[in-house]
Amino acid sequence: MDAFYASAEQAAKPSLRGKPVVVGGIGPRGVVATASYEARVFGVRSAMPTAQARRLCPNAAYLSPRFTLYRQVSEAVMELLHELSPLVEPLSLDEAFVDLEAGGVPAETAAVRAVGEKLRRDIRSATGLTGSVGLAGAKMLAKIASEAAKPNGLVVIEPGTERELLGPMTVRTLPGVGPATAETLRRAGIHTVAETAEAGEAELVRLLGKAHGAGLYAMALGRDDRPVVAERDAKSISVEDTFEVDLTDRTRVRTEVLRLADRCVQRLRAAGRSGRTVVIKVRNYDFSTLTRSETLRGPTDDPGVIREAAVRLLEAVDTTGGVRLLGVGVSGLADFTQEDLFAQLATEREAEELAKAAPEPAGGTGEGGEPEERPRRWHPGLDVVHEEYGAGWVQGSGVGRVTVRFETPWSAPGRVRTFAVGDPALRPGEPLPLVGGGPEGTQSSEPAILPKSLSPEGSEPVPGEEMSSR
DNA sequence: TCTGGGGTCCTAGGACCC
DNA sequence: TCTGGGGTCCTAGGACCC
Repeated sequence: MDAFYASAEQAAKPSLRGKPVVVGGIGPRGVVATASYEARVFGVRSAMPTAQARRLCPNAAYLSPRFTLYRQVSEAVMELLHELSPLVEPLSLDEAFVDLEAGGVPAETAAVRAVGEKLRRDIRSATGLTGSVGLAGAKMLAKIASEAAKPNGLVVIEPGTERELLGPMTVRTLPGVGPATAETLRRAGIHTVAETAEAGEAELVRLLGKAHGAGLYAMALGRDDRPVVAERDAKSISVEDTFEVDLTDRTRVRTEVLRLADRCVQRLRAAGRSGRTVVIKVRNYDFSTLTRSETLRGPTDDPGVIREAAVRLLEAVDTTGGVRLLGVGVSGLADFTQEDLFAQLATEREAEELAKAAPEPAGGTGEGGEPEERPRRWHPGLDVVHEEYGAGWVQGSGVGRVTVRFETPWSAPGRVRTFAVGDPALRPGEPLPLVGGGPEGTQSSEPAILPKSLSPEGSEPVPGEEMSSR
């Protein structure tokens, strides 16, 4: 979406249309979240202190964000994306990757462009806002294309033209290259994407470390085979506050940490999760920032436990001089609490006792029967079997849904489908033999639609959260 | 009136275990 | 007779993204 928050406010407030609008922190220490294109003319940018924006553009409308509105619009847009493909990976309220191949769109420029243009029209009529579309054979390239398409446009990167297109661009174009990486590269005489590729992988790894160096080298060559992964569960939940005036009173600091802990727990419970590691964050008067964390014996969503841990961590932090920001977070998220596990163990013990007391008559299926075999989590990579679609594996899961790719060691690369986590047609499966074909009847995976032109390096995308970082 | 809030991923050292 | 070689977990910090 183009200048999303600002555009949403302009759509909601006719008097602001065509005028500079700045959405962000309105207080003395606020920063700009989004500036409308009219405000950008004056040099106002995202992440700029609002005070500076006011100097550059005193006549703009300065508004606090209204996330309920943005979420509503976002949901409408995401719904349109899901009509295109089961594989939709939201990056934020206003941006998402869509795997059109998984949606059965033919991998031809004309067809893909038509889908993109129709999407833009649908977004316009559903929300009144404009969006931009980037189309390419890889996530990185699609993102660069959509950036180039803004505002209100569409750009296709034809397979084969990637290196020529990227070569002259600044390294900052590549996702993952921020100020620090760009400075490191600049000192090594590397400014453009072409120069990055010429530097070679070994040199980039030496400069930037293993993961970042190797990843950047691949990107510079236009190589990016990361799959689109939908339905990812959050890995941490945190809340933080910057105070208008630095806090110096130790008691006040303590009560603020308690309030933040409670807010964090509210979010945790709303998400139906619990966490095992509690972390506090302290930003001092001089902007120096530290974190302290503590891992509990088991996951919890108990406000008392998390409050106590947060305060315990605070005790060990020197706050003389003043505190600018405080934060409380929880990571190591689980779907169950320690208490749940105890309760579960207890009921399992009871069931065992019952079974011992009244053994099942031989051959009888019994009242309770066998409980349907359900995995506790649909872990990425897990083998599964679907009543209708046959054998496959979990490509990702979360938010009550699970995405499965239906293929076997001896089938062609397969298609992806999404189910509710409780779908009774889906069961855990056994690992299949890698050679020798399968028993009759398990080859129900659909043939793939994988045209050479859009297939990343001829290799099948690999699953899972672990694999998506390069 | 200089620098938000909510995330993700990576690195590195030490503890601990086999 | 200085010092193994993995692995995982925990903690802290940093870069980056929207």
